[in-house]
Amino acid sequence: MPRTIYEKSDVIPLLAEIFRELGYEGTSFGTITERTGISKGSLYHFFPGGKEEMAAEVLAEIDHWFVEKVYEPLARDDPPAALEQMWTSVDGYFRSGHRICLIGAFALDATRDRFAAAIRDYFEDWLRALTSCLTRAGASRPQARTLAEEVVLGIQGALVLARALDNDVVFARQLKRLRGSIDTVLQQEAHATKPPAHKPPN
Amino acid sequence: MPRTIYEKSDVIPLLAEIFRELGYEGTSFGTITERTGISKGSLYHFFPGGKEEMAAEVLAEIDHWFVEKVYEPLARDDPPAALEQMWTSVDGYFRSGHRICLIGAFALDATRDRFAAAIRDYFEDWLRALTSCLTRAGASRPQARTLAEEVVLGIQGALVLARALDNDVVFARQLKRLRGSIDTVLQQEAHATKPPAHKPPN
DNA sequence: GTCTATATGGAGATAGAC
DNA sequence: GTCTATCTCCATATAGAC
Repeated sequence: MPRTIYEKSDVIPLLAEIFRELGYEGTSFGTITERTGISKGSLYHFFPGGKEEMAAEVLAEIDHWFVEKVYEPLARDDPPAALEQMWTSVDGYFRSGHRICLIGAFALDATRDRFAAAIRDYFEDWLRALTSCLTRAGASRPQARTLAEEVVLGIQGALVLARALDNDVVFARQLKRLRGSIDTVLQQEAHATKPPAHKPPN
Repeated sequence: MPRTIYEKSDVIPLLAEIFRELGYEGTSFGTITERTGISKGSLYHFFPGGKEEMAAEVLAEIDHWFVEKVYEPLARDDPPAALEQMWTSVDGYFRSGHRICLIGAFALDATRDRFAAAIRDYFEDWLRALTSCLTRAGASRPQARTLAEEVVLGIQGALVLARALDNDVVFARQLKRLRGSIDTVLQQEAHATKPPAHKPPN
C-alpha cells in the first residue's frame, strides 16, 4: 500500500485552514493529525519546533501571499490598477467574508505576543504600501496615511462583524464603502483640473 | 485566618479580564485559580458548568453593560447627547484602545459557535440602537443603517489594528474619524434648514 | 462556602521500529 | 520519511474534608 508523501509546502495550507478555524490555542495536535491525515511523527519531522513552528510558517506564507499579490503591486504599479488588484485579491482571499484574517485573529489574544513581529509587519507593510499608492495617486501624505488606516482596519472590522452576524453581506458592503472613500478623496485632490464625479460613498 | 468571601458578581469582572487577555481556549482553570486566588472547588461552586458557564456569564455581563450605557441611551435619548454618551462609554470601556472587545475576539474562532446567540445579539442590538438614533437625528433609514454598520465595524477593526501594531493612537484616530462621518451625514441631511458646520472629518 | 486531594483524559513532545 | 507506542504534564472535573 502506497503511502502519501507530503511536501512541507503542501501541508502549510492545510494547517492555515485549521488555525484559522480553531485559533492557535484551540488547535491541538490531535486535530491536526485527524484533519491532515498526517501522523505526529511526520509532523514533527517537518516542524521540529512543533505547533509554534507550524503557526510561524503559516503566518510567513500568508505574509508572502499578500506581499506578492497586494503590497508589491501597490508599491509598484499604476495606482488605479494596483487598487483594483487589491480589491480583487482581498475579496478573493477572504472569500467575500466567509474567511477571517488569521493574523488579525492572532492579534487579539495572547497569541499576539508569541508572533508579535510577524503580526506587526503584516499590517505595517500593508499600510506602508497602500499609503505609497495613494500618495502617488495624488493624495497628501497625511490624507493617504489616514485613508490607508481606514481601509486596513475597515477590512478587519468587516471580517469580525460578518462572522459575528454570520452575514457576509456586511463584508461586501464595507469593501464597496471603502472603494468609495478612496474615490472621494482622490477626486477631491484632483479638483483643480476635473469636475467632481458622480458616485457618493453609498 | 479569615477567608476571603467572594460573591459571584465580584468574580465575573476578574474572569472577563482573563478571557479577554488569553482567549477562551487559552484560558485554563489553572490560570483562573492563580489570577483570582480562588480555588477550583469554589469556582465550581459558583459555576457548576465550568469554563463554558463562566464565559457565558462574562458575555452576559458585558452585554448588560452595553445595554445600559450605550444601547438604551441611543434608543431613548436626544440623539446628540446619546451619541456623545456612546463615544465616551466606548472610549472608556476599551481604555482608548488598550483593551480589546472580548465579544469580537470570540467571534473570530470556533468559540463563536459556542456562544453564537450572545455574540450575534450584542452586535445586532448595537446596530439597531445606533440606527434608530441616527434615524431620529435626521438620516434616512438606509443611510442610518449603513453608517451604524460603519461605526460598529470601525470600532472592531480599530481594536484589531491597534493591538496588532501595539499602537493605541490608531484607535483614537478612528473614533475621531467615525464621529466625523456621523457629523457629515447628519449635516447633509439637515442641509435644507441649516448652514454646513465647521468641522471636517479629519 | 471554602479548600485539598484526586480521577481521568488529552495536551505537546519523543523514541524508535519499519 | 513514515508510522505507532509511549512519556510527562496539565487540562477539566469531582469528591469530600473542614
